[in-house]
Amino acid sequence: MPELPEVEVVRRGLVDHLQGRRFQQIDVLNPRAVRRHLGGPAEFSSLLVGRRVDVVRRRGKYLWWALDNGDAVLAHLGMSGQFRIGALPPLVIPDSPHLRVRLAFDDGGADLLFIDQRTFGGLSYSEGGADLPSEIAHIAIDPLDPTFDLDTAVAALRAKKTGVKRALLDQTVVSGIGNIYADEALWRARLHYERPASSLTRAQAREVIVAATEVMNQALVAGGTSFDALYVAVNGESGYFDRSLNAYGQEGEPCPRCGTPIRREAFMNRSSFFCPVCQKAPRSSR
DNA sequence: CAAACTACCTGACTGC
DNA sequence: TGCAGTCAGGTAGTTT
Repeated sequence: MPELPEVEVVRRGLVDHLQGRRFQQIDVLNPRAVRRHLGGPAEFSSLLVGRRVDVVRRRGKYLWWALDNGDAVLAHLGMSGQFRIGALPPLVIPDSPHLRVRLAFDDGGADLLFIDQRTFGGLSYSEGGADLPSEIAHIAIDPLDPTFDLDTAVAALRAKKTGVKRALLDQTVVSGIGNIYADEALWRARLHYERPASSLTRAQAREVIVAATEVMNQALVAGGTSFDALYVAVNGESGYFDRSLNAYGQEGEPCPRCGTPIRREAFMNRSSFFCPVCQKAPRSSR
């Protein structure tokens, strides 16, 4: 599932393949892919034709393409969204059954394809959004942003009246963290997912955010985490960070620190993986 | 106002 | 073999 490192891998691919190019034709094959654009698919397409992409930016799991008129295209991969570079003619690759949007350019080069099996992702047009789309103004600065401030994030985390994992997944506290890196950060910081965020010492809150930052940086170096074909870079390649996971997806495997089998518990309609010895549950949850 | 809950989606997999 | 049920899970919108 694309979290911050995976989205950053995609962003870098788009920097190479999208920046400086001008749209000639946009085909929305499934209107759900642009459902967040209130004007509808036809308007979305017409707004893009003739526009040039100046720069590809990211905050948390959101991407946006700053256009030459000060507007932007805002994109989210959801759970299964992919941007792929189409084959150059005369090569022909079979269309994915999940192809949602095809973007063609005036330079005759390869198309950009938005492919999304579960259709939770999508594109929209953001007026005046080149610097930061107003639609994502509520999303916190992510730990890979040069302006990220650790003390601000620590204060925001400790101010939440909920469990530490819920708070880590809250994109208005720290952005970019999803279920995989939340579990990995909690394992590294030896914290149980139900530990109240407000009960963390400043040092503990700092430790778990630093752990999240480190694990996401390491995943980025590895090209991201891929369990299946649902997450791939723009060239179709998979990342290999899944080999480095200590907790997530490791139910029954020995904790790399103490050897106790990793446990899985239901949490927020998904799963939490943790070491029951290294990450003791708080009294309140027992 | 903040926290919690739910809808949105498809395909792989499990159990009967 | 088939079919119902489960799971994966990020975000916006709704409810508490």
